[in-house]
Amino acid sequence: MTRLSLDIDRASPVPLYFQVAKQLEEQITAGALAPGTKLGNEVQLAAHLGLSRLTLRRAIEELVGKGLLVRKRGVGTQVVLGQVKRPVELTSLYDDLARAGQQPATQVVRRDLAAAPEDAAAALGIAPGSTVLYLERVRSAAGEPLALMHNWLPQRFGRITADDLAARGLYALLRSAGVTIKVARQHIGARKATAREAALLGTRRGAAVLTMQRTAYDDSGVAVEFASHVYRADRYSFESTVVSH
Amino acid sequence: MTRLSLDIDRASPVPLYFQVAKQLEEQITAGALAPGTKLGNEVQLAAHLGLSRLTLRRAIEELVGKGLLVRKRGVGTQVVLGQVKRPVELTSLYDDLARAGQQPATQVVRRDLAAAPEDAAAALGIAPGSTVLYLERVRSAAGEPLALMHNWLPQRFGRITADDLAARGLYALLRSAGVTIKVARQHIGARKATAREAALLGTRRGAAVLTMQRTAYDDSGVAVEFASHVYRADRYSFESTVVSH
DNA sequence: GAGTGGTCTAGACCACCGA
DNA sequence: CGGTGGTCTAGACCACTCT
Repeated sequence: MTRLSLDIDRASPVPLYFQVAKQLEEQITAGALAPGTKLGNEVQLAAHLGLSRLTLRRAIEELVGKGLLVRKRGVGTQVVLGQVKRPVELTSLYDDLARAGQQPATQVVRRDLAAAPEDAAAALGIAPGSTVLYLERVRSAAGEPLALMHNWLPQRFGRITADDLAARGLYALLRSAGVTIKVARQHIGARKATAREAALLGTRRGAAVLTMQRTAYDDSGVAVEFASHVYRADRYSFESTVVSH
Repeated sequence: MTRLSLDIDRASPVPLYFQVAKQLEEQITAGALAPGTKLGNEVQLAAHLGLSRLTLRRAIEELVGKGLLVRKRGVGTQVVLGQVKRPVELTSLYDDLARAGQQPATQVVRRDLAAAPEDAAAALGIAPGSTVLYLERVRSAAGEPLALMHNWLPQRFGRITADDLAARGLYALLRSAGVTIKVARQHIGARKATAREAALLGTRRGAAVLTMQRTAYDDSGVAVEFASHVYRADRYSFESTVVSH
């Protein structure tokens, strides 16, 4: 068991549980809290930090949800054993690449106002054939094509231009437009690349590709985007942390 | 906004927040609470149900986490628009198939005590070459092969037999052995099937397959299993719901 | 300004675990 | 048995959104 030393600023607008969770996470990923380390019990720990037990618990829950801590009733809380990796969250490919220093680049192949195909219309909850913004983009990292991305968005986003998309990720543009994406449903599969996909992705026809379809909803529960993407399997894979309830 | 009618049993050992969450979820998936329906505000709703606001909030949070409800400060809580699907949780392929009425069957190809290869040893946090239980199984559904599964487990699980595995899923066996899996890290990719994989899966060499590697940890944070699976992409895909924090 | 969710507290009792 | 996390309460103040 270790003495935790955390820096809590009650004057900050950042919630206390978030301050605690962030610093704990940093200490775990930095190795200051080694795997297997037992945290003290919640009551004493909360008193030590000058927080209510519930606030401390909320911070711990955050990290349990990320798979960094493990709790067992009657026993205690400890740092999970095994190497720690960042779990994937709801982020855009652009952000992921930028964070990894991979210099993402986007080539806009198409940007049309077009009639929505059936699957996109169903996902967006609009009538098939309605006018939507259709995007086809190739995302490259470190100079090599990585993904071929197709997106359908409601017509109200029709002001997004090809230039916008070349400079920033779609999700960043949506955020600037005041859209907060809260929930997304994803479907991940695999198949072989078509000739056109292979040409755009710089690979061979018939190469294995990962496919992802995603419907994203904003904070009022309205579908904001339907996406159907194709990734080069030799250069990309999905990572996730799953926690049982 | 609707009048909620829930059945809360304070004598039950089931936590109140769980009772509320479960019944709310049922009403949403059953359509009794239509997409877009606004729930009343938390203070009144809690009073109406005879619960503290925090307990009600905890129930709501459960469903927000599953992507069934959406909250916005200053506005309210409502059922997410768009068709509702069950989000995927940490379940085994066997359970998923059984629930879908797909009659899962398992053929145990190999069951050995063998030396751990490097990647499995690293995932399990043991020395390479240590003795581990190695499993190779083919999972079929509705009479057709679906997945080729490789698992490596610490030697203490060496008492698991091929017969056990033919009758029940691996996770069910581990549960019976008192092991609770709490966290898993997964990696999903794609490639082409090798000749051997194609033969076992009843498909053609070079067919696209989905691959998943998973390391699972129990409630004390110890790695319990390392898995490397191959799925026929024409018969299987991964589905998930992602929620932003 | 009125109404909403977001955070926080101090205390309480319980269920489970290990010695 | 003592120690731990799991649940629950009644109240409070704040930040945000809409009109």
